[in-house]
Formats: sequence, C-alpha cells, structure tokens
Amino acid sequence: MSDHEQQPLPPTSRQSGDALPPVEQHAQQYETVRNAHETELIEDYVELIGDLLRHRGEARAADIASRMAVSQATVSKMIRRLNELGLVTSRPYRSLFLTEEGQRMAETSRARHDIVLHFLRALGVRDTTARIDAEGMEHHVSDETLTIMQRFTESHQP
Amino acid sequence: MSDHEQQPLPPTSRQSGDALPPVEQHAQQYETVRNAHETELIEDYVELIGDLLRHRGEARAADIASRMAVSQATVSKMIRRLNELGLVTSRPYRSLFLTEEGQRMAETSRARHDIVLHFLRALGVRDTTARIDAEGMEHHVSDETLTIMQRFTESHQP
DNA sequence: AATAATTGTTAGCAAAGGCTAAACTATTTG
DNA sequence: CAAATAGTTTAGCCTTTGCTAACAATTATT
Ligand SMILES: [Mn+2]
Ligand SMILES: [Mn+2]
Ligand SMILES: [Mn+2]
Ligand SMILES: [Mn+2]
Repeated sequence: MSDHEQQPLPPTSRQSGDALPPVEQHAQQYETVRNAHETELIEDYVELIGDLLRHRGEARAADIASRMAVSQATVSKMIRRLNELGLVTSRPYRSLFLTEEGQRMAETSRARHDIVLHFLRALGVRDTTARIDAEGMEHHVSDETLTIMQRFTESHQP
Repeated sequence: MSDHEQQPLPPTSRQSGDALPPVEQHAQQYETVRNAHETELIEDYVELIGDLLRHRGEARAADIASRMAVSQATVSKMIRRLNELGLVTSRPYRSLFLTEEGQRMAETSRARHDIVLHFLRALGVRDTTARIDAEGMEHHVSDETLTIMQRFTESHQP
C-alpha cells in the first residue's frame, strides 16, 4: 500500500464541500441520473405532443421540429420510435395522436413540469428563466422533492 | 389552411398547464437543455476528480469507475478525452491531476453542486434524496436561480 | 390544372457514451 | 523472486441522438 497523504492539506482550506458519500450511495446518484437521461427525450416528445393536441388540436411533425429546434428528419425518426414504444399513433401527413399509455405519460410529465415551473416562479425566478430551468430540471426531481415543491408553492401564493 | 378547432374543449378542463410559449422561446428551452447535456458528463468527471484529490489525495481510474458505477474501460476512454480537452494530465498507472482549467471547472461545478444540495436540504428534502436530485439538477440550474437558491438557504438556517 | 410551397420520409454519416473481452503493467503476497 | 491480484489500456461492438441531402407526397396558389 503506497502512502497517499502527499501534502496533508490544512483542514482550514476545507470548509467547502461535504465529505464524499460512501461508494454505493455515490454510485447510485450517477446511476439515477443516467436512467433519467434515458427517458428524458421520450418524455419531452410525448409531453409536447400532448401540449400541442391540447392547445392546438393537432400535433404535426413540423411543429415539433420547430418547437424543439431540431431537423424534421430527427423528428421523423423519433416518431417511428414512439410508435414502436406504443406511445403514439400516426398516419403519414396527418396529426399525431397519443395512445392511452402515451396520454398517461403526457399527463404525468406535464403535471411534474408544471410543479417545477410554478415552484421556480414562486421562488422568485423570472418567467423566462424558470421555463428554461424547468425544462431540464423536471427529469431529475424525485417524488419526495416534488411534493415539497408543491407544498411550498401553495403556501407562498394562495 | 385547414381548420384546427376540432372540439373546442370546454375552458373549464384547462386550469392545468400554461399556454404554449412562442416558438422561438420554446425552442430555446430545449436547446439549452441539449447544451447542458453536452457538458454534463465532463463536468461530473472533473468535479469527481477534484473531490477525490481533495479528500483522498489521489484520483485513480478505478475509484472513478466504482464511484460512477461504470466500467473501467469507459473511464479510460473518458480520461483520454479529458486529456484532449486539456482538463487533466495523466501518466499511465498513476493518479490523475487537474490542469489549471480543470481546477477552475472543478471548483465552479463543486460550488454549484453545493448550492443546489444545500438548498434542497434547507427546503426539507432528506439528505439521500437531496444528493440524488442535486446530481442531476445541478446542470440545469441557471445563475439567476442559483443566486436565489443561495439566498434562500442562507436565510433559512443561519 | 399546373406549379409552387410545405411537409414528411429515407439513406447515410458522425459523435457520445455505454459495454465485454483480452492484453498489458504494477503491486502485493507467499 | 515468482505467482497472484489489482489496475489500466485497447479493440471491437452497440445504441442513441443528432445532422444533411435527396426524394416523395400533400396542400396551397395562381
Ligand atoms: Mn418538459
Ligand atoms: Mn424536459
Ligand atoms: Mn456534481
Ligand atoms: Mn451531476
């Protein structure tokens, strides 16, 4: 075993940063993030399709492409995948629709997204910023935190 | 132009979900998230290497692999990339070290990570959950929100 | 009806981030 | 010091998510 203590680093310079968590716990943090990233895009597509259907009555591939700032080819490919996953139905040149399962996912995602967005606004974040932050944060917020956010929002502007 | 209003949808069923943002703003939300995802992994590696150096005096590939719950091959490949990016220096079979730029990135990431973690704890989230959520959220929190989180934490446990 | 514009699909490419298996190097132990 | 163990690297594979370019189908305009 080689000695690891090179310069003992004065304990004063270390008021910053918590201790390292135990290896298994630390590993679980990263694993959870990787899992979230696997479903993140799917959720955003399904959620957006649901929003378009609700607000516009139809959800076209071109709308998705411009709202996501992504090429139509990318959207087309993703739609095939959503189809295979049983989340949407699509006929060429027609609006997309959500399956039962797709609707459930859209609803869950939208609810979660709204909780995060409203929480950020209640905290005092400007609307534009809150929307940007919520789009990314939503996929990484546990149910526990979500509940706490919801309570906070309710109690801070009834 | 085909008419989109199929069923006008009773306005009562719509207390949920805000209006759709204008296309350009909506697009920017997703773009920001995609950009964050590009740097996210890099930041986590650099931050972890910094933490290992600080707490353990050295940062070995094997430690990174077990803490990230990823294969050693994956770590080895990523180290080469960090090297090419000028963030770390590495001699084969020796500890990694951070370059000047790597140290700056580690410091910035750690500070941001801590702000999010402490904020969640101040909100009332349990430690384990807070750590998991912070690991994912940290990359999607704007400077504006970060500042607000910091103020909140300070004023809620002095 | 013919043409133009929009919308959608397909093919082919690339980078990122995983993995396993095999080879190699270093360290620890008998 | 030889053998065993632990750590590191490389090669080759796969999936996801993006892109552009070319083509096809639909819808809108003249
Ligand atoms: Mn969303
Ligand atoms: Mn999102
Ligand atoms: Mn972090
Ligand atoms: Mn992280």
